[in-house]
Amino acid sequence: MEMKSVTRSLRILEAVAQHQPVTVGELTKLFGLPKSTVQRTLVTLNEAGWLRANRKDTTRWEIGARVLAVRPAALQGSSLFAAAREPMIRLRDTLNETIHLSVPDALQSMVVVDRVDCHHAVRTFYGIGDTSPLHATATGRAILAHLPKADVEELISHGLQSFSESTPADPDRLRAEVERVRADGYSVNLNQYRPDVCAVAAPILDEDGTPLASVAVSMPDSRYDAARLPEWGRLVADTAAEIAARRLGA
Amino acid sequence: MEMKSVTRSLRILEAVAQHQPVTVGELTKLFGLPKSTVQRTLVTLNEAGWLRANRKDTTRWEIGARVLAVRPAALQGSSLFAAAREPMIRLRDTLNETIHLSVPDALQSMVVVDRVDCHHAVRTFYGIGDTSPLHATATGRAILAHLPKADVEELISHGLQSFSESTPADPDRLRAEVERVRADGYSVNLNQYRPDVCAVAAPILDEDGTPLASVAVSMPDSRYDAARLPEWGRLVADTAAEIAARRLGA
DNA sequence: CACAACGTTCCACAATGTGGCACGGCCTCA
DNA sequence: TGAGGCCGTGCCACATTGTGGAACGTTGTG
Repeated sequence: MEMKSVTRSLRILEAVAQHQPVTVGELTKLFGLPKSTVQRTLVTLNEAGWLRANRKDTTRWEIGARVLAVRPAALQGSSLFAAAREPMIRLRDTLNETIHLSVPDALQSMVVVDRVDCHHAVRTFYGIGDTSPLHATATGRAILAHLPKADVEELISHGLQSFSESTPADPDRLRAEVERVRADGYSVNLNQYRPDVCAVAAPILDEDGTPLASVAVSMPDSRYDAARLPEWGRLVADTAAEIAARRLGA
Repeated sequence: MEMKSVTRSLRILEAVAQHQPVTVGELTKLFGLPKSTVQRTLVTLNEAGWLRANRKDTTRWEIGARVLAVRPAALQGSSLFAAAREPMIRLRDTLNETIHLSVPDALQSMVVVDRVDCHHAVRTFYGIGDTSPLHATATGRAILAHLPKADVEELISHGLQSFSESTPADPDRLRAEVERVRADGYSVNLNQYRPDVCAVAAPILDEDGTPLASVAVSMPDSRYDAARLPEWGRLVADTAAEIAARRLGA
């Protein structure tokens, strides 16, 4: 609980990202802070290169490109990122469903880092940077299955939030789920987090077996076909394995 | 010149990004700051979700995935990003040279936001988040050619740094270059920024003609063939136009 | 076993960020 | 045209907040 000004500045930065391009006034309303405080913060963030004035309306602020140089280690040098791209597109072409690449952020959440859209008129939607809970999604459990058991227990001890009737909020059910994923090589989510959304995912492992990220194919409930699950699971797992291999080869 | 603690915290955040995973001690040496100051800053950034402890060595800090939710407007919802991907890969397959997608950051610099690598053993290398000057690169001049002339003059008034013998550091030469780019629809850079690196670029325009980003094919000097420039220029320009069209269609 | 290096904690001091207020420009509506 | 409202910006006395030297606990090394 320290560095109030820094914490507040980062909150403001995040708010700008969500509402860009945004004015000082809009932000003061959003935070209930004095105008001068918000103004001073924006000027400081601008001088640091993290913010810039909108070209067309200079009273509006938006995120500067500087932030792109600040990325999680897993994406640094973009070896994972670059390695994943083509296999993801091929998987999308094979299944014609949206493919997501996600990385774990501590044990808190999975974060979407890349996306290849399907061509259907009805699509699932997650944006880059969006987060989801580890226990309630296919993408999260693909990671959990390859973490030390102590980590899974730690996650359980923090409490398992329920998002729908099918969320595995019960510790034993989650443990069984995770075992099954490790055995099968892929994870499945049927309406456990967002209603009407199903997904199949597989982990991308480091050379020493540490899970770095996961690939997932996600689709509306209406297009999910249980009979084809083994085939889809294999395809997703193969894609994840190919990405892992390419990453090491690079 | 205000909010010293905020400015410093952001500098530290950037340093973590560059050196991750990094310890408190390494950062104190890097900045010459007291240990306690660095320590306090890291804890604050961690609590804000921007940093996290490395899983394998908890005394080392790395960038958290939270930053991915903070992106420049041009990439928001990743319409540009998603639209660019497949045309870039096709261009790479056609030319077998590395393709970059870059966006302008104010009039300061171009920032690489995406990359598709070629298959040659010898490649040009720019990482995501890397920056380059607007006047000295193909990717920058593709943007300049579609900005109001006042902006070009403003850039000139800030001074044109020279990076090699062929850098267009002379205002009149740059103005002529920019005119030529507008007429041709593509820009060229022959060793003007980095030695031995050549590039051909074209702008991706908004519906009202504002340049949002540029696509560039870059290659080692040794593989550049002047005779094929018109053909390559046309291919790059076509790719840029296709990306612009896809972006609007999405 | 002792020393060195490191991450972490504490606390008195004052530098730093705060926010109420006032100014000036812009737009709207009478 | 002019008054009123709204917005972004600049100022400054106050005290909250961040600072950094020093001391502590732990780890690993010669």
